[in-house]
Amino acid sequence: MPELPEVETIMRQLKPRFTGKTIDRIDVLDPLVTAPQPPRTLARLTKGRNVADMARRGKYLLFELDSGDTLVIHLRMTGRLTATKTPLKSGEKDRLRLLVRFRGGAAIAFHDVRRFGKAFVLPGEKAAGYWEKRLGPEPLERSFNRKFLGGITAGRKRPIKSLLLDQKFIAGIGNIYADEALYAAGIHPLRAAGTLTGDEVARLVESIKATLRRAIRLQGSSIDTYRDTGGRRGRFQETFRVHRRQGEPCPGCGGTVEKIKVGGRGTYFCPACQR
DNA sequence: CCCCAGCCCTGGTCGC
DNA sequence: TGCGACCAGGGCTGGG
Repeated sequence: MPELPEVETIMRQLKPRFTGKTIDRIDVLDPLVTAPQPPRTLARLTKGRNVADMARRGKYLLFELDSGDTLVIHLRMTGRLTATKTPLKSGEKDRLRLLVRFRGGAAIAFHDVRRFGKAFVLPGEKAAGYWEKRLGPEPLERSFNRKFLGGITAGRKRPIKSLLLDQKFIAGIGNIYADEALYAAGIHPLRAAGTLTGDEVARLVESIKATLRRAIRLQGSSIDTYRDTGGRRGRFQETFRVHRRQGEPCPGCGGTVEKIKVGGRGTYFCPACQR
């Protein structure tokens, strides 16, 4: 499940390799990947454009084009990007949804088993409004601090974990990192957001930043399908404290890690350490 | 405005 | 061996 650390890892791998390259053409093998935008729109707005820069916003990967438009890719649950130098072999065409071909022969292949992933072109004049409507601040930037988190938790009754997962409040945190950050902060995932004390808010800010930074350093988490652009696994899953460890001992107190549902998502926590 | 249930997708697992 | 039920969950919509 590519969340912020996984998308960041992919972006850092692609950026030096593809910045400055020119898109020859994009092949859309599954029209669902561009929906509701028709494949021809994506093809037309990217053909012959130069990649001026690459970036990440939340879980979105951005190719900033010399036209001022942005090619946006979201991997959702099972999407994978593979950087290739040569045309794909037949076996690699399984579940290939999109192929970005660059002048000179390099390409980026977008594979996706579940077909949730998306690719679309965001016109330059619409970009600011698009992100503003959907995404809160980047959790690794200075603007994400105790004052900000205190502001968005105040008065809210929804569980703190649901709030962390809501991209409109904070961009990029998914199920894995919400569980791990709440554990590190010693906060129960079902706590009503508005009941967090000032200390807890401060701890949670630091836990989120530390967890994400460590995950980026370990190149993300590979539980199931996630791989980087070279097909390699991340290593953060080897350091999970609670996520996907129900029934196992808590590394802090030796009690048993439990699993519940919060906002429809599987949630792992230690009932003794998280209050 | 706030919050949650349900939907989209497919492969893997489980019970019968 | 086959088959249906169910689960995984990011982002979005609809409704209370």
